Parts: sequence; C-alpha cells; structure tokens
Amino acid sequence: MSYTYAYARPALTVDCIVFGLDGGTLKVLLIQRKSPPFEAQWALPGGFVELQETLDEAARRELLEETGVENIFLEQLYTFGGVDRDPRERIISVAYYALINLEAHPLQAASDAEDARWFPVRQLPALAFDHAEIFCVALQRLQGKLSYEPIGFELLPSKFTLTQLQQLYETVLERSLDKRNFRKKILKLECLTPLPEKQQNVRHRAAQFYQFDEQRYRQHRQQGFVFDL
Amino acid sequence: MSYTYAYARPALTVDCIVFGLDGGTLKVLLIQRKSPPFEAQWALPGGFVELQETLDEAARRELLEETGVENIFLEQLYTFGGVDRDPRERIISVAYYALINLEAHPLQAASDAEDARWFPVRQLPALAFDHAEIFCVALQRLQGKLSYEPIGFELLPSKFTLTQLQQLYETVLERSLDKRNFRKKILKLECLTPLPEKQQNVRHRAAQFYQFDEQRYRQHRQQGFVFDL
DNA sequence: ACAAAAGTGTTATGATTACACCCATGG
DNA sequence: CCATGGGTGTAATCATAACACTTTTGT
Repeated sequence: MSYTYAYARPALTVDCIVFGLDGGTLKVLLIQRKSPPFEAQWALPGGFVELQETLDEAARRELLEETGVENIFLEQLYTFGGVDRDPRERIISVAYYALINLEAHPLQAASDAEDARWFPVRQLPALAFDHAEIFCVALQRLQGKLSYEPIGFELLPSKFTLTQLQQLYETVLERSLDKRNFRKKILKLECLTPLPEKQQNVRHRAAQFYQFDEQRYRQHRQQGFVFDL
Repeated sequence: MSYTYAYARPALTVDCIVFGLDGGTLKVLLIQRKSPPFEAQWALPGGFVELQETLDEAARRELLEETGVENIFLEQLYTFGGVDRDPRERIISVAYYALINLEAHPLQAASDAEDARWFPVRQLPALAFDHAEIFCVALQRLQGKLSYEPIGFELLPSKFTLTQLQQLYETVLERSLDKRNFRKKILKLECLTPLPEKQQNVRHRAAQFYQFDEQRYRQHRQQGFVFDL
C-alpha cells in the first residue's frame, strides 16, 4: 500500500527525552538502534506519527512500545526541523520530554523489544542524528521549569522526604541549597502535606514523609500565586 | 507531479502570530481567507513547509508572502497536532510568534496579495480552524516571556522613551505599574543606553530617548544575570 | 500662566541569605 | 555510645511596594 500527494511532504516523528532520578544522579532513557543509519548507536526513543493519533498520543505510544514505560508526565518540548537532520530524507521531529519516578517504573519493563538503558546525563554516549542537541534543549527546559513549576515531584515517589526533594533540586540544577532555607520556602508554598508516616529502618532519625497536594496547588495558582524556588 | 510514500503522512504547515503595538493597543496580524474551508474568515498567516527549507525559514517566507513583513523577531511557539484541526485532512501546524514595531513595518506593505489587517487582541473576529486556540497560547507566551526576557523592545522603535516602554508592559501584561519603581528596576538592569537625543515638538517636557543594548545584555546574562521585571 | 507628561527619593515591609546546634534512630 | 542524617531559629541584607511633588515644554 502506498500514499500519493500532490506536493512533497516531510516525514513526521516524535522523539522523547525521558528523565529519571536515580539517587543523586539524573538519568536519561536511551535506546540502541538496530538498523542504519547510526546502527548500534544510542538514540532517543521515538518514531513516526500515525494519521489517527495526536502528537501527544504518538509520543506515549512510542514510549510504551520502545521502552515499556507508560502513565508518566509528558510535555511538548520543541519541534526540530533542520533540513539535514536525517541522512535519508527530510524528517521533522516533535520532541517531548518526560519525567519519571525510576523506582515505580523499573528497568526490567524497559527491555521489551529494543535495548533500552538509563544513562547519567553527564556521561551520555554519542547520540544518533541531532539527538544530542535535542537532549541539551530538554535539559535546559527541565532546569528552567523546575524553578517555577512544580514538576519535580514527577521524578520522586508520591511519598518523599524533604531531603529527597532538596536533593532533586540540587541534582537537576547542579548547585547546592541551604537546608533550612529550602524547607522554609517549600513549606510556605503550602502545597506539601505531611503524611502520618515516617521512614522505617534507617539508622538515623526517621524523616517525615510528605506528598504533593496538586489540588491545593491549583487553587493557589488560580489566585495568582506563582510557584517559585 | 506527485509524490508517493509507503506510509500515510500528515501535511505540515507553519502558522504565525504576529504581535504589534499600536499606541496603547496590542494587535495581531490576520489575513482573510480566499477559499474554502472557512472562506472569507480571518486566519493566522501561514502555509505549507517546503522540503528544502527549515521551519523558521518557512515561517519567514509565509509571512513575507502573505503580509509583506520581514526581518522581525520570530520564535517557535508550539506544535499543534490535533487530529481534526483541518476538516480536509490531517494537518500538523508548527506555530511561531513574531514581534514587530508597527511604525517601522507599515500596513501598506501588508496588503500585497492577501488581505491582511491588524486587529486589537481584545476584539478579534472569529478565526478559522483552531487559530483562536493557537492565538491564546501565543498571548500567554508573550505575557510570560515579557517578564523574564528582554523581548519587549522588539515591539518598539529602536529609540524609545521609558514611558513608552512602561506603557508596553502595561498594555501586554494588562496591569498598571508604578512609574518610579519601573524606572528604577529597568535602569538597574544596565541594558538601556540613554541617547544624546530627546523628544521634539511635544507640548510638555521632552522625554529622553533610550536604546536597548543587546551586547551589554548578553554579557550580563553570561554572568548568570537574569532579566526580570 | 496653563496643561501635560517627564523626572526624581524615601520609607516600610517582606524576602533572601548565611549560619550551628540538638534530636532520634540503629548498630 | 557512636555515627548518621533529621530537624529547627535568628539576624543582616536586599528587593519590593507605596507614595507626591517639581521640572520642562508648547500653546
């Protein structure tokens, strides 16, 4: 079967930058290519957009097919339309970035058909196509958004300690923060609920668990409140 | 001539939201459609992406062809990929927003082939396709970016008074600002150079002209400085 | 001399930074 | 009882917000 058009059309793909937090390391999910071009090189998961699906749907579908990951935070990043992005033909790629809690979506699901692996963002292998550039844009976006939108929580389990949260910010933003000031500020936002639960079996004072209260956040935001760390 | 592919491909277009400032009114440039669908309705300027041009190039080309406008600030906004955006077939649209100084790019150039006109953003006609939604996203982006990137200057002549600049912020952000605080803050950024020139023939005290010093801004920014109003 | 917009400083309040010790827990 | 990380307050500095009068210019 084939499709014919009066004018030439570029191909359209989606590519996903999936960020995960592994202790104090920010990682990205990559897949190893199995065919040319860039055979055996690492690349961002992605693929062609089908006619009956939206771009968001295409991104989620590709992510599920190639890495086994689903139900995660996903947001459009930018559309890359350089003329020579792909050596074969003109391909436009709508990039998405995703945030995931590594513990809730373990690696084993990721090795379905493709070889998918997590790489620390500071030690990426050479990437296929212009994926290194796309990755850079994604990282900058993540760093930017983290400060004024409450998306960091997507990288943590739903119950977390303030120390975990602080470490997240330190890891992603690559600078250290003052513990007392961080706590004061984040609690003043009134978007975190302490849970009736503490850490167990730690050989130090057990930390309080908190949970992000999305509803409370939405209410505040409608009243002109701006999340800002 | 026709083109055949093994898989179905959506069509790919660019659409532009061009903002201009007319005294105290923020306006958008629209063109009137000459053929179905949505014949005679107003729409965002835009058109199909050609194979040998980047997305940015396509946006600039369409803008020039349809409205006569060129050499302006242009930045990618978002890519709209809803399945039923266009009643004829699947069309993905990469939206760009542009900022223009109305005085330097007068309307007459805009009425080349198409009928292009400026509309106040608060009194838009019904728009074709999902262009009303695209416009909304663009306006929010403009309002957001204005506060932390020095893009407002693109809407003014290269020489402007502080009152003009303040009015720009008030118009776009839709709130009034304190004159003294505004001036203190914007001058502290050290990105405005006073010119050896003042207003002429005004029947009140002549205002000092300023000019945005892009180079100075870049230097500051590299040293971790963040533009923020 | 009037109208109209330009220009300019101070004070009060809130936000941010810097900084050090005691507490709870498991081994 | 020791090691480990959890948890807490205060003071100094800086940024923001509120506010009113004098200056310049053309008519």
